[in-house]
Amino acid sequence: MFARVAVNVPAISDLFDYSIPAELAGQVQAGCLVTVPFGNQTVQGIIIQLIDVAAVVDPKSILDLLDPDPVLTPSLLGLAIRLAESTLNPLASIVSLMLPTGLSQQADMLYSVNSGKLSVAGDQSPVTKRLLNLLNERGALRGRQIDTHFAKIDWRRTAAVLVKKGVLSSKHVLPVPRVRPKYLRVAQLSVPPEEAEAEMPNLGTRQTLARRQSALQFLVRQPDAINLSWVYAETGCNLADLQELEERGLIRLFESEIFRDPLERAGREVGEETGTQVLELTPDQSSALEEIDRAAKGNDQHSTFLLYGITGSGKTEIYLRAAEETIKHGRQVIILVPEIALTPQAVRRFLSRFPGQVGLVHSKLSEGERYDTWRRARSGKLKVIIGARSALFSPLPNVGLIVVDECHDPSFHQSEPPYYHAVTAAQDYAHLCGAVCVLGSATPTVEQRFQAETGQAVKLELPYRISEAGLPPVQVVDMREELKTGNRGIFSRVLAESLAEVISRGEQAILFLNRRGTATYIFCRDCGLVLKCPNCETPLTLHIEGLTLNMQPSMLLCHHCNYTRKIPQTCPACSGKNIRAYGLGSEKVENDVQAMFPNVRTLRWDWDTTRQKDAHEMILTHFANHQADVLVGTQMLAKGLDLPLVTLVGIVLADVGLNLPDPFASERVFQTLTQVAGRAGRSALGGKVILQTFMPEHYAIQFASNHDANGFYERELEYRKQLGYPPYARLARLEYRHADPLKAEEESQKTAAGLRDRIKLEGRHQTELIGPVPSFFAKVDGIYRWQIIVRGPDPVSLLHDIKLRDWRIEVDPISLL
DNA sequence: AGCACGCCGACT
DNA sequence: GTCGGCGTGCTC
Repeated sequence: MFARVAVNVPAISDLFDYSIPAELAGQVQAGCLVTVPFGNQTVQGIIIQLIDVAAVVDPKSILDLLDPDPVLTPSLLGLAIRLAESTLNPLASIVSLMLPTGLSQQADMLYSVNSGKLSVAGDQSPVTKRLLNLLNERGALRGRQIDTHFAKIDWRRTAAVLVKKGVLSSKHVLPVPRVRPKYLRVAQLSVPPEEAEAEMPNLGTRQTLARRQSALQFLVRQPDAINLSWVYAETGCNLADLQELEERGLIRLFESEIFRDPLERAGREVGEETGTQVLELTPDQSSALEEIDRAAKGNDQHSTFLLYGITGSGKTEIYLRAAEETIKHGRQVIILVPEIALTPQAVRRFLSRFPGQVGLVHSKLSEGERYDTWRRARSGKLKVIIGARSALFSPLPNVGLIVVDECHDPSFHQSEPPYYHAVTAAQDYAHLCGAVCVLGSATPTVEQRFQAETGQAVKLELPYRISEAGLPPVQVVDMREELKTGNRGIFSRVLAESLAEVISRGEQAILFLNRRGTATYIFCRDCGLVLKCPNCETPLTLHIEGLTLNMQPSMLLCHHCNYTRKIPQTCPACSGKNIRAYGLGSEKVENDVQAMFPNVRTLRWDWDTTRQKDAHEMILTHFANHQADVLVGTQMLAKGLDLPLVTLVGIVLADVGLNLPDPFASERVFQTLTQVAGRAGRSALGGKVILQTFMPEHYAIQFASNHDANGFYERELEYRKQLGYPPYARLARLEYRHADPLKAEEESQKTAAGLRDRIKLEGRHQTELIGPVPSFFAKVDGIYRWQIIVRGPDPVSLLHDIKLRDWRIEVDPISLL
């Protein structure tokens, strides 16, 4: 027997065969975490499968088994393999996503100073000096530890030189997992109570007798194993007394595993109100739930449902009932939510409906808590896991239901390697597990809707809000008209007046500004014209720095075809002279509100003000308690907040994010505007939305202001069809990063040429390249970025066996920026 | 990722 | 003539 192993070295996608030593025979199986020799290193690996014949003649042997139980269930292993193929990521990098941090470890190098050789280095470079100082102060350090002291400095090269000179020595090491089960010493009665009572008089001398008696009596009363420190506190005995009782065979002392559970307290708190609210289902809810339950019984070939319903239409109750049903059948449930929605308030209903059976996975857990939640999931003790995208990979033994709430949310896509999309992964996983997948949203993506329209998913609709009047009216304000009448401020007259009214009535307002893409596109403030590329209709973007060979500083660039031009003096459409780059941030909005209404209490909620921990909670609580009148914020405002006092939502500039060189830009804007507009009028007070724009005729703004998701979908789908974007074609985005702009451009051209040859050679007539062009974020931290988009029916099959060293490959990107 | 091998430019 | 740059290939 041999084992085929995926080694935990992220860049490696091949599998390697190892023999199984006699002492591990019978213990190792697929999904086990082991250590293996690899080159001169020792690395961790996951056994992918057991095989009879190895691919090489004399394979090396597995060194160690790190956990007696498999760390991946068979279903997760299957999912990992599938995802590695479909996302073009190395298998080991996908497996790493599935293991709790601290358990998986990568090989590292341990550096130490050879004290005798210090004098050798006469003229030392600054990096050498720092490195030697650090190692002298702290002793031997691992490469990753040294990394934290050298931000962005390439010390490894220096270190290698010093090793060669003999000043340093280096040694491969594999750190042991940082997380371990936590144990507590406990005591428990090991004989029948009568027998213990009978022994009471004979427990010791006068000094010890009383203590031992009371300890034993205490344990007679306690049927369960009990923490030693609890026994000490209750009875005044000590360890020696308990050991004596153990020696006499009356009690048992042992280690008991405890689980670090962040929910213990929260769970008890909300547990008080368990099951009190049994809500009556509306007819729509009932029929949706019926369909889901029917599929769960396995009589239905469909496993994905798109639960389409606006905020407040009762999606959560359906999740709860479906979960109940799933648990009843002995299976477990995964609920994925956007990271930002993982507040105690938001998950309260789950905690109270399934007390003691819910595991919460979020970014603020400690490693130990995360590890214990993971192990409780593995053991089947937890029935429901709620978390952000990575919670999908919890090792539940028998998943029966996967819910993705707000499935349109971009946070389900991991935007750094290994790139993957948790929604499509959830569908794959559900399929592998024979589970039901429910995707819920009021604004599903075009592709998710398309799935439902074409029969790959079943659409379930919840068309009405349960408790209130309909959606708030949206008033569109044309900012070009404001400008014509001499108002150069960022607030239209209508918005300013409405703000004043709301404040005077003692109600609250939200001002929203989508910050993405500020100060990059160029437009005419007189007529709203956005400067576009004459070749491909992509909006041009302004770059202070020249980015390509034939480009000077402060020119406009097309990120689709590399067309460049200078900024025109006058507008080509209306000859106006007010051609400007965009530049407007949430700080500016807040300042202007304060200038206009000096006594108004404002609160800003954006990336800058939420960097401290718990900032989200604090800002929201503050605002919900009416300690502020106006909340100014970005994207985050779009999430499902319930703020009854808010009667006015002002969208300061709806166009932001619309004119970007990205086929998904309109969709993102439509979703965000729709979500933000839904924040107003969530109570009997009613409310309205004022939407300011320079391009009121744009379809995304038109449909959002009419709450017309169907209309938007039809229009957007038509646009995608005409231009050949998903769902009518698939994309892969290749990105190359280099500190040298010339090198970046050359490598991109070379790779693109190679790909074009290949496309021609394989006769892929429907496959084409877009680019190479500088990425939208063309220079970040001094590193230049170039990209190539592959568009065609099946870009994965084109790319899967091409070696693209140093390229990042993103299959099915959700943005081309 | 690390390491070895191998091929061209600037130095003692 | 070597030292050393990094491009390419391999690790069971």
